Amino acid sequence: MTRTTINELSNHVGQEVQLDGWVYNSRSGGKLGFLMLRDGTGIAQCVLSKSDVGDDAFALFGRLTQESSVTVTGTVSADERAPGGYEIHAQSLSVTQMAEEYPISPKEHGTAFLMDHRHLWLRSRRQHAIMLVRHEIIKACRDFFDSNGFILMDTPIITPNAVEGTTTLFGLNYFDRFVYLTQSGQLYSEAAAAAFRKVYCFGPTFRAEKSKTRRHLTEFWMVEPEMAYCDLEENIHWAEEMVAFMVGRVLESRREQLDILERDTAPLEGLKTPFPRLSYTEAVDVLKQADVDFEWGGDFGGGDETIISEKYDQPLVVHRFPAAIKAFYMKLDADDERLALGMDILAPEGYGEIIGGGQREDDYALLLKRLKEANLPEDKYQWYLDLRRYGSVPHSGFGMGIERAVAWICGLPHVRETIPFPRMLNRVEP
RNA sequence: UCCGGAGUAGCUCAAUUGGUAGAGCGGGUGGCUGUUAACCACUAGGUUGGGGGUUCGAGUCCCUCCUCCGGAGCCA
Repeated sequence: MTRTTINELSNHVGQEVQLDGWVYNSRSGGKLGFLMLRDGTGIAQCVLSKSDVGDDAFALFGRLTQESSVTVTGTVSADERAPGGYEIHAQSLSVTQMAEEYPISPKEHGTAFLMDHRHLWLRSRRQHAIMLVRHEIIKACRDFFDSNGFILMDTPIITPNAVEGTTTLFGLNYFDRFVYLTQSGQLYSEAAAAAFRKVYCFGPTFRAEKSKTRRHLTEFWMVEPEMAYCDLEENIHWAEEMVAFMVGRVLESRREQLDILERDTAPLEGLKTPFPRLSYTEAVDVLKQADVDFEWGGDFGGGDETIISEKYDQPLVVHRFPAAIKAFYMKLDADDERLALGMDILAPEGYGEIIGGGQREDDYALLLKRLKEANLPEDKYQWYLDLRRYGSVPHSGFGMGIERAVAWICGLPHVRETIPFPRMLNRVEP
């Protein structure tokens, strides 16, 4: 008797095996029953014949409730009638725990109800597929940086610094000192880059914005590389290659999950680097040609981004924004001082901004001037200014929002399903 | 914060002009040896989001509060 899991069934045809898992669904005939068993690696059909398992086990099968935990033993066979192609002809059935009435029935539910039961919803086939794609995306990012000479340097979650003064931060009482939950690891990554040359951080970030849209969470995950001796061009190159690598990996390893999600993979398969590029000024012209009332100098809204990126079937790099609408640390364009050397990457198919980044200001005096203009407390940024006092070099980096990337690659309308336990304006539970 | 929409059975939704609150799923009982979100029969299940008002009569009309959803702003 081999104890195995559902994803391994094809290697055990003709053998007697033991499966442990949960009741996904069951159907019964008078003397024949079908138990859909979920074990975390997949779902398999177990066929129970009264004459094989005996009266007691068959009666037990009849009493099984959805999501009860059970152990089934039986012989594996290939059968076209079975979802997944393999099934178990059961010899025995035992129950670890008989579940109470399960709130999530096999029929449709609303998202509010499902979110209230997120801890259980994660067991469903669709959520399972999304989480596996998320896992693959995160793993691909790490593999990409690890294999390109980047060092993982974790950055603090509790911080006295606002990375961007304009955004709202979650405050925290830290032994009677007022501190924040981080909104980006970037400033610390800049210090790390001066120590290790190429680094990345991967962690949760927090934004106390009262955003109520399909693209916003108050707690989300970002991967943020930072490179010393790196200008805007090279920064864009790294971002493009990372996105291409990530998408390629998901297509290679998680096709089954994309199928479950009914994701049309053609747009993903067509991805090619380098991605098309548009300067901010060119993007404004695109908007004007589309009869959008937009003045040079303003920031793009979600609708503007959609209009701009709709013209391309590739991720779109938009670069060189007006410095006035960008963060204090962005380096100014030597060719046009109104511009900052920032870049965003907009995902195709209307998914909008997934990456934001740029070249950092490396001149001490200019950085200090910009810091003051942004009304940020100078004393809290002394350590950051030190980086420009001691061997300052051109350096750049970017951040990618994991949930937005997952939503795009899975083809989901909302980021709330892309993270196990979403935190939003009106949701901190479960 | 602003604009729009929605709250009816455990869940998803119906309910005509203001006139006896219903169905499917899920639960319970029984039936069925190849089911595919199985099917068939029977059955239990309701303070129609809260409060107030109009009316012979309110799920339906009016006022008010609450909650949620979608969008805007801001951003990854």
